[in-house]
Amino acid sequence: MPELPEVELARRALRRWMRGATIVRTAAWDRAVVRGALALVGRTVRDVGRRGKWLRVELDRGLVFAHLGMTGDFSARAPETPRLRWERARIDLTRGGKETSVRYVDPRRFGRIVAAREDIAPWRKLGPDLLLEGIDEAHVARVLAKRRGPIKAALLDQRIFAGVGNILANEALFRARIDPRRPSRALSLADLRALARALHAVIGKALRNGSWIRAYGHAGEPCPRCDTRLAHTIVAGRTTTFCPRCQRRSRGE
DNA sequence: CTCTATGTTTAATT
DNA sequence: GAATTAAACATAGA
Repeated sequence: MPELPEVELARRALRRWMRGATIVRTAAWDRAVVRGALALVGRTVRDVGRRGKWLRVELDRGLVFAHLGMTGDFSARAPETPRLRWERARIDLTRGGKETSVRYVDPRRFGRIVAAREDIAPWRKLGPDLLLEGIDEAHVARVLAKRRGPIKAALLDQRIFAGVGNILANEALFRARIDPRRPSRALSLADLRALARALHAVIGKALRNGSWIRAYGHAGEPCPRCDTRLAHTIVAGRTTTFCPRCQRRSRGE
C-alpha cells in the first residue's frame, strides 16, 4: 500500500533491520522486478534513505534502490524461513552475530529493486519531497501557473510533489475543499496553502497509523462534512472520489 | 467472466 | 519542445 507514508514506514523498518549490518547472502527470482545482479555479499549497510516513493540503501560501496510499485512490501524473517508466497528477492545480513533475512514480496510485480553504483535516473528526476523539504509555496505556485491540466494531475507528478499518490492526492483535495478537476493554474495562493496543510496533515496521520482515508473509495456514501453523496469520477486517468458540494471549483463559491 | 486496483513508463496526441 | 492522455505492464480479489 505504498505512497509516501507507507514508504517512509518501510524506510524506518529497513533501517532498523539493515543499518550497520553486512550482507551475507542474496537471492532473486524475478528478472522483471530485480534488475541486474544483486552481487552484494560482503557489503555493509550505511543507511537507508527515501525520496518520494523510492527507497535508497546506501552501502559502504554502491547503492540499492527499491520501489514498491502497487503491491510491494519488505519484511524481516529468520534466515531459515522458506520462500514466502510472491517473494521476489531476499537479502540476508549479519550484525552482532545475529542473522536477519529481509524479504521482498510483490504479487503484482510493479515494484523494482536495482543495485547501482550511483543514483539512477528515476531517483534523480524526483522533485521536492513533502517530508524532506516540504512545499515551497512560491515555487509551486509558479510551476502550477504554467500547467493546463487539473490540479489532481499536478499532485501526482513526482517532479512537483514527490511521494504523492492517488489516495493522498484525493484526500488532500478533500481536506482542502478543492475540486480535483480544477485547473492547476486557477488555484489561488490561499488554495495552495490549504492544500499544503492538508497534505502534511494527511501524511502525519498516516504515519501515526491513524485512519486517514475519509473520501477515497467512499463514493455514494454521505460526505463526512456535509452529508452530500460523494461522487466518483476519473481524473488524470485515476479513480477519484470527491464531494460535489464542499469541494468547489473556486473558493468562496 | 467482468471489473477494478495505492504505480511508472512510453507512445501518441495536443 | 512541453504538457497531457491513454495504453501497457502483471496479477489478485471482489
